[in-house]
Amino acid sequence: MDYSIGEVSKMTGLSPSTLRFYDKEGLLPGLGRQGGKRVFDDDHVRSLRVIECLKSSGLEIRDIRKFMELTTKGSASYAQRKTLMEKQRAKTLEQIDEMQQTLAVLEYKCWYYDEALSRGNEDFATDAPANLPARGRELYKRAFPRDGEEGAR
Amino acid sequence: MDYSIGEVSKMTGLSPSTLRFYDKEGLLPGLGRQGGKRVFDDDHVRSLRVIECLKSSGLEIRDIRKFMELTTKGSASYAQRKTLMEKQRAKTLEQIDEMQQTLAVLEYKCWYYDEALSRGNEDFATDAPANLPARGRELYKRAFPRDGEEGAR
DNA sequence: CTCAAACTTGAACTTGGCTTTAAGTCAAGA
DNA sequence: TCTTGACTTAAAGCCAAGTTCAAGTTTGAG
Repeated sequence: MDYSIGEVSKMTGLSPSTLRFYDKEGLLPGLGRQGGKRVFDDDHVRSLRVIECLKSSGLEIRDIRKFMELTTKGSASYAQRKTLMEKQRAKTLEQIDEMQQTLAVLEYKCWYYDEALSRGNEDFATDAPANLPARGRELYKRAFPRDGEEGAR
Repeated sequence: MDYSIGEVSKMTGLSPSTLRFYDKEGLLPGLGRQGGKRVFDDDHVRSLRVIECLKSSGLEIRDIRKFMELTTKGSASYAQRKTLMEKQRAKTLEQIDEMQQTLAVLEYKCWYYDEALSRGNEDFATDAPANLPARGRELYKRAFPRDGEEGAR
C-alpha cells in the first residue's frame, strides 16, 4: 500500500514539513517519487515509528540517520544495530530513573504546599526534615535521599 | 553560609554562565551582590534544586520565573504554587508512561536484532507478530499494543 | 605595587529541530 | 480550460537554552 505525504502525516502525527525535513536529513533512505511527489509505503510508516522511538530515547537526527543507513546494509549490520538498541535501552532506563527522582521531589512539594495552605504558613518546614510530620519526612527522604539536615523551601 | 558563583557552580553542577543566565532571567529573585559580585546563600542553592526539578518536569524558563515570583509573595501564593506542583506531577507521570512505551519498543528491537544475529536473517519477522516465537510475540505486544497484524522491521 | 584568579557586563553566537516563505508543478473535476 | 488542493524546492526564519567573547573590575597573596 502506498501513501502520499499528507496521508502519512495523518497516520503518524508528524507534519508534512517534518516529513520532508526527515527525508532531506536522510532518515528515510530509499523513499521514492512518482511525478516528483514522494511515495511512502508501510515500511516507511514503520520506520517513522522507530524514528520516533529513537528520538524519545535521546538520539539526535544525525545518529538516527546513521542507524537508518545501517538498515540498508542488511545482515552485515545486525550486530551494530543491536548494540545501538541496547545502548538506547540503557539510556532510557536511566532517564526513567531520573524522572522518578523528579517525581519524588514534586510529590514532596505537593504535600508541602498542601500543608502550608492548611496551616497558613511554612513554619513546620523550618529545619526540615527534622520537625516534619511523619508523612512529610517520608516524602522528604524520597525526594532528597542524599541529604542529612537543613531546611528546604 | 554564603557562596561565590564558582562555589555554587561546583555544588550544583551548573556552569557559572548558566547561573548568570538564570539570574538575568529572574530565576533567583533577591540574589544580592557584594563589591559587584553575586552572593549566594543556602536558600539559593535549594532554589536551584527546585529549578532543576521543574525544568526536568518540562517547565520553561519563563514559567519557572513566574513560580519564583510566587515564592516571593508568601502565604498569598500557596494555592497557586500547589496547583503548579500538581500540574507538573501529572505531566511527569505522563512522561514516565511515554518513556515506558519507548522502552518497550527498544526491548523488542533488542530481542529482534539478537534473533536476527543468531539466524543470519530477518525472515522470522515477516508478517510479525504472526509467526514470531513466543518471547518475540510477547515483547511485540508490549511494544505495539494497538496493532493487529503486519510486519515490523 | 603587581599579579593572577575569579569575578563582572552586554552582545553576539551556537545548536537542534523544526517551520515558514516564496515561487512553482501536477492531477482531477466542473 | 480553468480552478483547486496537494504537492515540490531551496532558503530563510524561529525558538529555547544556554555559551562564548571582549573588555573591564575586584580581591588577596607576595
